[in-house]
Amino acid sequence: MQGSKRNCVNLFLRKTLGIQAMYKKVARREDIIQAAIEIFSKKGFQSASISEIAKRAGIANGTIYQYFRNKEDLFFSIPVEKTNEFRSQVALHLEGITGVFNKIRKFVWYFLYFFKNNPEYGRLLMLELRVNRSFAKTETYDFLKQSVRSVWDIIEEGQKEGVIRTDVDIYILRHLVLGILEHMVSRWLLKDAQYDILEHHQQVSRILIDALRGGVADSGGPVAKD
Amino acid sequence: MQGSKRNCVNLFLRKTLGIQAMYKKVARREDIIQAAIEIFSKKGFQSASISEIAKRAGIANGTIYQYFRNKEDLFFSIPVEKTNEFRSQVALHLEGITGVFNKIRKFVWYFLYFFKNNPEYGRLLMLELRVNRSFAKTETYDFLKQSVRSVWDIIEEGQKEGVIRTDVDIYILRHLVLGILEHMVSRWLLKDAQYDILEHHQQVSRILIDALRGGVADSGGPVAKD
DNA sequence: ATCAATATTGAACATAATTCATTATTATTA
DNA sequence: TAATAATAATGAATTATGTTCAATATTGAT
Repeated sequence: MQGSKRNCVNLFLRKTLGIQAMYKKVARREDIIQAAIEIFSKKGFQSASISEIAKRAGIANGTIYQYFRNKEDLFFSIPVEKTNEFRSQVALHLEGITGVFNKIRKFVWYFLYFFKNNPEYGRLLMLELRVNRSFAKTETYDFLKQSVRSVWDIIEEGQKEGVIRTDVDIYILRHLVLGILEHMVSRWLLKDAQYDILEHHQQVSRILIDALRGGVADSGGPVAKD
Repeated sequence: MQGSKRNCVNLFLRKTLGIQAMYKKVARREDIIQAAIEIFSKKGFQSASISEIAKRAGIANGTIYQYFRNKEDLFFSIPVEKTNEFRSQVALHLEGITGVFNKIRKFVWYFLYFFKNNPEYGRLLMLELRVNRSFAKTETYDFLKQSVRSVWDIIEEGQKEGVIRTDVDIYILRHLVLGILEHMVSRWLLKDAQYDILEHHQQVSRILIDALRGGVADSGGPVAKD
């Protein structure tokens, strides 16, 4: 999906621009996004100024509008790259793990680990983009939602195996998992990331697993104890 | 705390203004806040303009700056009244309920009920204020945090009775409860409040109670089954 | 090397928050 | 009640910043 889209863009660029200009254009776009991440995460959307971003990127104000429709479009373009990283890393970390509860444990750990290591991006995503009504209507938002698709898949797998309860709507179970994780990360970022967000990851997994199991009797499937 | 502060303000006003002017000043302040709620919740902080708020309140732009330091100060002043309402209503609804799990059920229900009935305010609180770094440093934010103090109290009570697990940090348990509730409300608001947020309140309570109980054996305390 | 196509620039423009000198209103005093 | 003082409200002027666009610079094709 994303790959084919990029190919289209590349084809278009190759036809109209030379190959060097194409690379330059892509690189400049990335320069702008990098500058935007730095300024936006330090000051927030509202207080960050286009002038400052342009200065950081080493270009004139007007040039930004060659690459992005407006300040908001630039802001909304930030998560694409990081979402790809998160998504592929989750897949990698889940690779080879058997047992849905072990997968839950790993997902919980990686989610917290990722934001521990990307607090600036976390601020943009968790405190601004994730709750922005316009952003929720963009393609990037759909793409972002796909990045936590694995939670859904794991729960479904567990329900099929009979180790995760089916008396509760799967949407509610997903709200439970993402709710506690996003809440923890948001509060942590609002407290200026002063403490170790990863410290209690095992406790988080434990209560989530108890909630997901529910009244269902242990099926003796591939489940590891803490 | 809040009461004594208001008294100070009143005393100050009574000394410097006549009693009529005092009431007028308070009323006008409330007019502005009411106009601000309407405009901010429709357009969001960024897109709402002071002119529009002033117009709605039937006053000149400059007058707003007699009552509030700036646009942000006005925005941050909104939650005070509603927080009082939420807090007192929670207390009322919990009145007379015995058994910590019954209290959890009632809290979950009232939380969802409150935002179902206050979606405009919900947008301001959940999608803007709650994740605003400057707001997190205000007194109003501390006041707001106190409004969910009951969750902490209920969990503590349950732990003392031995019906809520003690192998998990109480902070994590609170993240669990507020996490799923705030997540549900936020997603619902981003979806333009199209479905009934209250529909699954029993399922939410059920998984939360399973998570809070954990491995702890039923103590036979005042606990009702679903 | 020349010309066409494209990219960059930054001053000018538009919008909106904030200020402040002026005007209107309200309270006090004789 | 009239005169005066104190306070509140006003809205035009100021300031700040996102956005546009005509002019300039750069790049690619012949």
